[in-house]
Amino acid sequence: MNKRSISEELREIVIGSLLFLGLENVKNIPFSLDQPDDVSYGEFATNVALVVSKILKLSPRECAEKLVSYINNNKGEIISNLEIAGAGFINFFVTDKAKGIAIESVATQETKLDFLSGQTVLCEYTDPNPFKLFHIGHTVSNTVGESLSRIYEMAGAKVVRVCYQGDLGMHVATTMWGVEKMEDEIPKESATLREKVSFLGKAYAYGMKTLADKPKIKEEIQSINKHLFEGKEHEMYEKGKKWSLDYFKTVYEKLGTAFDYFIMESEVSEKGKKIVMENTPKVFEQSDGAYVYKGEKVGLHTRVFINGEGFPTYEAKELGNCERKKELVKNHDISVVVTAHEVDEYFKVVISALKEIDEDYANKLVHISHGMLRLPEGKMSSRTGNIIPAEDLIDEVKERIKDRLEKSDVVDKEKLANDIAVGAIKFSILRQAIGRDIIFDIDKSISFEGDSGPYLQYTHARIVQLLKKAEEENIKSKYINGLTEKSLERKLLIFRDVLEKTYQDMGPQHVVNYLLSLAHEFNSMYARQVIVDKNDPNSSHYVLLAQAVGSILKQGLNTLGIVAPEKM
RNA sequence: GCUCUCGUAGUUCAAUGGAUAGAAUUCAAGUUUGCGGUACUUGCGAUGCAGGUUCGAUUCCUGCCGAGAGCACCA
Repeated sequence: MNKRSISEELREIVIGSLLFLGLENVKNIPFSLDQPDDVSYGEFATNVALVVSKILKLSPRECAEKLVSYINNNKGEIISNLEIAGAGFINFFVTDKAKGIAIESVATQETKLDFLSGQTVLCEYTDPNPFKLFHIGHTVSNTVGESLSRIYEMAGAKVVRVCYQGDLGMHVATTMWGVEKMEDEIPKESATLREKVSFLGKAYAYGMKTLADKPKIKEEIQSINKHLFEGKEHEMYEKGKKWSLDYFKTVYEKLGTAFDYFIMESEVSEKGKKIVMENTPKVFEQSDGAYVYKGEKVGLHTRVFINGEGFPTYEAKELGNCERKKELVKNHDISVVVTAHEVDEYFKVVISALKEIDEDYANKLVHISHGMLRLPEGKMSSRTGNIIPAEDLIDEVKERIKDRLEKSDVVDKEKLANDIAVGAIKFSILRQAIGRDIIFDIDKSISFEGDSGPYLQYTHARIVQLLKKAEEENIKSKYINGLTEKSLERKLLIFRDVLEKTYQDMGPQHVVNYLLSLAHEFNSMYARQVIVDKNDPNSSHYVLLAQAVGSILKQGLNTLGIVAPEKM
């Protein structure tokens, strides 16, 4: 069985034609070979004639004619017909034989890439802060990071998932200050995790609000910070930290993420400070009692790494974090960090400083930032208390789909409801390009009409049930030449191409769009064509198509971190 | 003020420099004597403005207008 995709084989044929015309360095000629939107343009098309026309000093159409006359003699068993169209595009029509082989392959085998085989990728994401709520912004980071992790895995890498949690710093001290003031509201041990965690959130909000009104309490907070930073005993701190971390575990489980390592800020703080001290004055310099990095020398801005009180800031801790990662996962090849894009500028400074300290590791770093999740009214801010906890959102969505599951005979309805709710939320995050802000309208994101996670899940479940029925009726899947489900079949040929593009762009939205178009095509066929029919000899063909679509939906959803239920 | 990101149907989003700019939603009109109607079919509707590069620009460059984020001891 040939593992290459049809587009790869066509690409080779095109390169052959370029060599035939006497061109050099053909591997570096940037021509495209992809599937046109319009069915009448064939299964694949290339702009190669437009690209080389200047080199050959001929018009694009003349080039196309020369190339086509060569390719016509080298069609192999893959090309049935060729056309020159438009400005000089060459359209390829693929033989039934090649289509049959490709579709049977995608229906029965997993599609894997080998760009990164043998490599290890460390991926850090989610990064919620103990003592603060796990809100929908963390859900974005988690969704993006989990999807990127799976894309790296799909590309052949071994992925190590890491979560960095900020258990030290002014936000923690502010919370502890609030806790002290709200002493009589501290939940009992018998309270639920959510009650405990939301108390911490309230304490933080109270601390922030008071700080805004009476700036002089900052000294009190700083003293708490110092106390904690020095590792001194603090009962509520230990208690609260455990509450938070236990609570986070329940959220990760709902979201479908299993981290390999957790890194605490408290364990990288000293490391970071030490790195900064050791590299002063080589990399950092002292200024107003603080240790800073002068980013201006590389077109950035100055940032404080150790503040006047002697505490490492986010920037220094990040250096310690890198050090910790090197210890945890020896010799990893790529180190991915997923954050919100509001830290983009700081991160550039951190990377620039790291370059001067450990250039080798700095070059392995890939910073991918996602947009902020905004409510239609405006920015979501934990400081005003106007935040949506991730769990509230999941519960809200679950609540609204429960009615639909009433009639379902699925055994574990709770898990199914969770998978659908989380799928709906993840879908609404991954459908757009990573990096742009997400306008999160609750009503729209949980609507199951039209393009949505549940739509894809539903189509998958329906296919699984269809295939079950086909098996009961003993209908074997098989490609039959000459049947017309052209627009669906051609889409089945490009799954590998879509995955390649997804990896190259680190763009899960390509998978989303592809799965949607595939599901639309399938549902369209489903509406007009009986799939499983033991009296129809062509049924084998439709069952094969269903099998292929089902297989791709499952793999594609997996790449997005969305569960594909077999029954809904 | 400086830096970065971004302006696409009424709305929310797509589109390695390529062919007639795709979806969804809203609105209007339809589809079931059939394996799951969370479905399917049809229609209305968009590249902020002005230049430039190119055979070809939503995409690249310049200017303007508009939005968001960041700009020294918070993360």
